[in-house]
Amino acid sequence: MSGIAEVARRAGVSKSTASRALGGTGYVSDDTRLRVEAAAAEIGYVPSTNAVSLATGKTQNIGVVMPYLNRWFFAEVLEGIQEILLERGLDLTLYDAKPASPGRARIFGDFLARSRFDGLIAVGLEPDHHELEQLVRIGRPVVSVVGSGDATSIVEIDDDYAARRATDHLIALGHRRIAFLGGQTDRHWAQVDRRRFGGYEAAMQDAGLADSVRHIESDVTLPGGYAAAVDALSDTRNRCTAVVASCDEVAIGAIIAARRLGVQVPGQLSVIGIDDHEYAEMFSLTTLRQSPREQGRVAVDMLLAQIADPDEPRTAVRMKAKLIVRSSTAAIDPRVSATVIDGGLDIPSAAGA
Amino acid sequence: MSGIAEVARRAGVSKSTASRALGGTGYVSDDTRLRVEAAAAEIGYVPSTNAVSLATGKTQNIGVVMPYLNRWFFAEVLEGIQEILLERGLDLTLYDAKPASPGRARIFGDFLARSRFDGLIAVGLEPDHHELEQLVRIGRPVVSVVGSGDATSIVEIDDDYAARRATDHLIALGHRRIAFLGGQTDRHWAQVDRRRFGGYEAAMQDAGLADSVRHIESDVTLPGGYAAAVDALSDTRNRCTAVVASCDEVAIGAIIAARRLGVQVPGQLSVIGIDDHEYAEMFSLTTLRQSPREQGRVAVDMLLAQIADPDEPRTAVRMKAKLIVRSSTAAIDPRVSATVIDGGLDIPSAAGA
DNA sequence: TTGAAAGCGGTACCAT
DNA sequence: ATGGTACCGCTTTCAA
Repeated sequence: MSGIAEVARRAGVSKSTASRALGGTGYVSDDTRLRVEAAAAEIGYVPSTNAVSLATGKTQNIGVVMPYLNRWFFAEVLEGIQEILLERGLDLTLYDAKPASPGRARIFGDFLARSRFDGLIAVGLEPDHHELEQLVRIGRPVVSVVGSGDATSIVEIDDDYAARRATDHLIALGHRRIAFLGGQTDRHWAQVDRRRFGGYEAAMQDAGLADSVRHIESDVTLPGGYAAAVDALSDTRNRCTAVVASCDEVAIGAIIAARRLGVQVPGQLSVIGIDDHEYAEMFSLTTLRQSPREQGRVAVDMLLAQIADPDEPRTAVRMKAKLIVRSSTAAIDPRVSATVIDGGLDIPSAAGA
Repeated sequence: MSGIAEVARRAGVSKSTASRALGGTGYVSDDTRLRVEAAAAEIGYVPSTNAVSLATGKTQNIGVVMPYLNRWFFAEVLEGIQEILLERGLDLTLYDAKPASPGRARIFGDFLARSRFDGLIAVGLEPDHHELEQLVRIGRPVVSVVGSGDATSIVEIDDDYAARRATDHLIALGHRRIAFLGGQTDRHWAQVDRRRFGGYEAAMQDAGLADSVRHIESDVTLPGGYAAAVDALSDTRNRCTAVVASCDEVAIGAIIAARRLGVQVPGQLSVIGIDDHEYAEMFSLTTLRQSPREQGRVAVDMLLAQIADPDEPRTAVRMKAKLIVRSSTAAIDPRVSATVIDGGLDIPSAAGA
């Protein structure tokens, strides 16, 4: 219709010259270039991506696979990815691969195989052996955002560090009975949550609190955290004084539960999360901040680098979450009025007063 | 590499025959078909989508444009769309067109123009004149999920009805001082919220409560609803007894605010939303249920029908939200113990007892 | 600096 | 029922 041939005809040149003029490759006299550009503008020429892809082998499109679209972390990563891709003029094809769904099998079997993209970003996918194999087999660069991270490049936060830091914060505030809230041991326990639980456990051990380690299971969602917390907090006798939540959604659920039950936060219960969710501020949630959006952006950069140079070695970017102290956590001993800042504990002179 | 030519060679037939055998079009002897299929399986043949698209003019891909990815409604719609597309073997290219962002202009200008899809679904896009024009110009079928709905096919709920129903519910419970919470008059006021406000206003008028009409402005988000409600509820003297929120996120924000301020819900304040958000249950929120997921699915069906037959007339599907009564709403007069069911008000015999 | 022609990997029409 | 061939729209040698 309004192909490059038409542009060439109008500019009075050959297809090849038009292609060069438009693509910026090869020699074209300034004069010709101008004429071609004018002609292109005139008819509103837009190259057919399919034809370009077919001819060049590049799709100008990248694929994104993730198991959830509606959770904060994933939506944020997706927006980060989209943002950069938009700048670069690249398309984004989305695959929603819910764990254990029939659709997931099709995605790995058919959709990824036809590989309509130059590279793939897998977000929190946690693929099993078979899936990972299929992922690798497509022969395109893959970057994972959160993952097991051996077979592909990866960007994520240091979960162990984040959970340790969170736990240490509570310990420094004098808490001993600290529970970890989130994840299910029996059913599918996401690796992220397991790693975070591991960090919590390690911190407890290091503080000589191995005996106090306690895992309160819950869905890793806001209502999940709420339900589990309602349960756990109802047991007044055996209640913990602080909770490390596997993520902010769970933490917020716990705070809402505490409020409902009349348990003061942070007076009677300290709650700390990991994320710095968009709701964190409104709940005054102390948390370890990560930026999924940033992770998405970084993932794109890494992917594009690998696409540009397939020999580029695989990389792993592991960011450190930063402690953001708000007021969902407080010292357990009311006599100690402690102000905690990132990196340590500050006991103002009030302690002596 | 492992193209159809290779398959043909191995099966000892011509490219055309191989194409027919694989594509299911035209005559092929069962015998040959089997041989071709075997050959294809042997080398793991996957047709190049680009080549197919170029040859057929069909991309097997549909585009989705939406302004937010991280809000409940949008994420749900997206999942609904994805679900059906997956079944049909179609790809989904996502465009995140935030209002008034530089990216948005590029999407409309460049991305949509190159039109790498057979059809487009625009979710809550509310395009301006210029954008709408660009949308139409691409010459592909477009279906809107929520929209102004004149230029394209559309699927949405009847916002006017939903808001009226919500307001009527409160009126039936004896409330008079009912405020509408959500949306900003001065800044960009989304058409959805405006329509809902209109429904509220109409219901108030019909009940002779025109003088009580009150719009509490807020961001249409959970923290937005929270902030606005904290403000509004602090004015103890001039407080309303019930709130119609423009959506569940706002409603939930209001409930959280009320709890924080010690205002009993529903004792001192009734709150009703529109959505039936995934958090609605945990907040016992009375609301008008809509299913964005379903809307996404329907949109795909409509779009595919239009792609199959471009002469298909434009359609508008307008669903009715259904009242789900939980316990965030109650009769204002404690003497009237009313049970409200969808479609009317039921006053159990308790009234006479 | 420009043009002709050969693909890229399929589909589909027209003979056979 | 099968094969030959033109063509989808663009890029890219290779010659001129």
